[in-house]
Amino acid sequence: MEVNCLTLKDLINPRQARLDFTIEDGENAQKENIFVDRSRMAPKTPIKNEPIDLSKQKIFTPERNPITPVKLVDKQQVEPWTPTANLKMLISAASPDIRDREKKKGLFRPIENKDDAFSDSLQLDVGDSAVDEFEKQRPSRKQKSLGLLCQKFLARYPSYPLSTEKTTISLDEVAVSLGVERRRIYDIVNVLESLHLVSRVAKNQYGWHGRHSLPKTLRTLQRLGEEQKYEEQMAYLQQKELDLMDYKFGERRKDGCPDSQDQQLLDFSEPDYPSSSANSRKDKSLRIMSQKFVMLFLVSKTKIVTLDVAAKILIEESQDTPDHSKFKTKVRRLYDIANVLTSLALIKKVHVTEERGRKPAFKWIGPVDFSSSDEELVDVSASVLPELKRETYGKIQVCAKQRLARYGSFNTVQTSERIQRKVSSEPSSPCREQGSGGYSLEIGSLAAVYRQKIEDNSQAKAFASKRVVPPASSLDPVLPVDSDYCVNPLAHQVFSVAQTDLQAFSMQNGLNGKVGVPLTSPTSDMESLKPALIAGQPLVYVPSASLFMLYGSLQEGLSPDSASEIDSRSSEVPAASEPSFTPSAQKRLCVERKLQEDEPAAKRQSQEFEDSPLSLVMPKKSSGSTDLASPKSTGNRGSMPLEDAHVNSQLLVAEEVSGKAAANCFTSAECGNPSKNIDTEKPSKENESTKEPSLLQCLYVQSPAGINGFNVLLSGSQTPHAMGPSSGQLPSFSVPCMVLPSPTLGPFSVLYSPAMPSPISSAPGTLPNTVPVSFSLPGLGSTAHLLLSPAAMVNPKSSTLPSADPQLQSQPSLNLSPVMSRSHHLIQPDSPVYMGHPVSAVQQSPAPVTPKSTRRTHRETFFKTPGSLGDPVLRRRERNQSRNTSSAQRRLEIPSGGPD
DNA sequence: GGCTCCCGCCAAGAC
DNA sequence: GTCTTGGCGGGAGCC
Repeated sequence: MEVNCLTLKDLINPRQARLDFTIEDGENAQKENIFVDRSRMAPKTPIKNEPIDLSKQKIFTPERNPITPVKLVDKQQVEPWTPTANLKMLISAASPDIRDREKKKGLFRPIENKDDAFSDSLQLDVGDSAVDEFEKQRPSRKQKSLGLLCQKFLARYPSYPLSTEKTTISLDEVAVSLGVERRRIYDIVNVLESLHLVSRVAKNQYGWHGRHSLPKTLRTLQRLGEEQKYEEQMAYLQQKELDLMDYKFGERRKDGCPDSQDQQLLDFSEPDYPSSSANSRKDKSLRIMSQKFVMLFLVSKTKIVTLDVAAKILIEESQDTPDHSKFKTKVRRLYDIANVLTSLALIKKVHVTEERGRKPAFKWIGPVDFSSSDEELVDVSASVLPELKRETYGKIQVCAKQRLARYGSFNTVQTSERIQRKVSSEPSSPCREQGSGGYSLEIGSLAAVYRQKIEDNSQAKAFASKRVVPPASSLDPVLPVDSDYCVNPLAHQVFSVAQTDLQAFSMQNGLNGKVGVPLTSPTSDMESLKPALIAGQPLVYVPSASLFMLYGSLQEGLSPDSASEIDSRSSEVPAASEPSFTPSAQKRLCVERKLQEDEPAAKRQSQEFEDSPLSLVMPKKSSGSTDLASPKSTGNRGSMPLEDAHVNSQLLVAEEVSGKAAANCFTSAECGNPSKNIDTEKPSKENESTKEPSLLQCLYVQSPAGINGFNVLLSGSQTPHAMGPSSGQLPSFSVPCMVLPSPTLGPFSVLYSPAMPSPISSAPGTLPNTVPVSFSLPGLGSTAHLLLSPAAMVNPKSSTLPSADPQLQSQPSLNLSPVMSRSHHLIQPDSPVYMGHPVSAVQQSPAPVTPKSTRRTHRETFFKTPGSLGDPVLRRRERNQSRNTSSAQRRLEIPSGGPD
């Protein structure tokens, strides 16, 4: 009795607890949960326990012992432990190991609980009576639910971590801090991992990615779900109203569920999963189950999925015998998953009333329009092709270095270091020896500030709601990719935001990102630090050194080799390239993890760090960009079906990478692989050119002063002389657009260069590039005009590198395809902008003179200046962008070795 | 009484 | 062999 009293007391009052008893209590504590743990902590960590004691002692004075032994005793007597609890206690007492383990856990629990208001309230709000106190201290079932646990878990990490953040989750640590067994953490991380919110980096270690890639993941799952015809299956099951008892696996098939469909499911689940056995442990993993569960929601028109239907489908897929036991087990698991998804605010509990009564169900309340969500922009996701990255990375790095050497710095130190490392590791790089780098934190710091500001004002999804819902087709995985990828870390970190913002504006105006959308006036507020997006005015970026940025939608940045490799990879090793989007749904979903697992944790981590600055930003596509893009991008890249998300993703990535590379390389002809032949890429570009004008390659030169000082020289290859410094004065690049230092130019009119000789643009499909387009830039001043080069605008595809510079053209790294693919949909040939009509749109964003360029520009090439950006939306987008970037960065797995 | 789902055993899998 | 991971189902709590 005495012992029991002490034990209870120990649980309730840490201070009074004695170690001897504490050990024993520990067992109980663990089993009964957190509240018990605190008591354990008391002895060793008085400070931590303090709060607990105080709260518990609401009715007790500090001087007094929080809990009187008598009351405790009474309580125990009155409120005996449950059989389970008693058993646990006995076990604990009998097992030193268990005690130790429990004790250990208990030591850490206070840490978590201390800050956990919920927990505190639950555990600390003690009633007037000892009995009540005791009862209250015992967390209720709900309080211990996986959902709440998941919320606590999620609360530990930012939903949208900054790109610079690399959060590692230690399962042990989390379990201890949350006061639960690690087993519970597995349940959570498995579900989170299924959505790519986390990824396993090592044993007991997970990396936190946040929700950056969630839209993309959901989109993929939706696609996979559609491929698996889950909707049909659900409809079938619902129609049949098969209940648990009536469910007959074999009968279903006979009843009309097409064999092919079933087979498809089997195929889906078997080969693609890590385990070849459909019934293998992994095939039944919560992760996969979670993905399938989510798929059901995503493909469901009602967005409501009943557990029984979900369970049946899962059982069928797993090839398990559809007995009651299996069904029950599945339902349990689904509850587990549902709890986590609910914590993520993706679903909510509902009930579906059917003939046989009310059935538990969940309704999807998460994003539906993934393609238009902010996050989508952000995240290129982990599924970025490792190989591609390897290949292109080095090239990009080389170019980046060159650019850095020429222009000074605009990259963060981290990036610079990375670049240097990469470059140094790339012996064959022609650019390798050029430039060293004077890197500056200036921009990076600004970017960080911006991101932080945005972060503080987190409303990640607010923007999404403002967007125009793209066509269903837009869900196509192929999304426009920001070109900020690694070459210019700053660019991707900062510019991407601007791009996103512009896009957002465009979409808000129902233009779906087409050029010519009037931008909202820059709100010059405190956020003036960012580049202001002024309606009717060009977007201006102010590089730290008054430099330039380019932007371009160079197509086919990849060298033929690269392209071919990509294609081959897509077809040959899709999983490796993009786990999440492999043709096989299951495989797609699992590959990523598998790949990660295959790699040594250390290596993976190192890569992540290495890659962190590199991020593929997938600008959310503007309307339907994917659909249109798919054909184009895929056309010459490979036989992969457009629908194949995997392929598309790869292509996008490749394009993006190449595009960025191109952008960065424009300044140096030497960068890139001279052997590359632009012509090789023309075929694919031709189609694009016809549809999209695009590629706007614009360099922005801006004076620090801001937009007023904005000077843009387009068609650099053409006639820079007309507007300002000779081409020689400017960095030469094959891109039709040039950026001139504003100081040198002063207000000037941008003259449209009618016929920019574009060797590549000769493609049949290309739009006439002879139409000069003149844009006035009111925002810039009456004198300001943008002169567009037809070539640049017209033939994105062929325009790999309009530049006359052979070197540039040859550079494999110059690839504008990403832009093109996007711009497809975005810009129509008949578009006013495209046609070269004077467009107010142009005015809106100087950078993007052409529709394509406009998009591109805002997405990728914005330099943020401390003064320019004010719109909250922009800020938010920026933040999102940065998040995306970070997310993408994490996922990029680029071998330290660099490209071959 | 049925629904939920916590809990932890214990085996598969990884190292 | 040890440790990690997670499938699984008993059974308690909740409605």
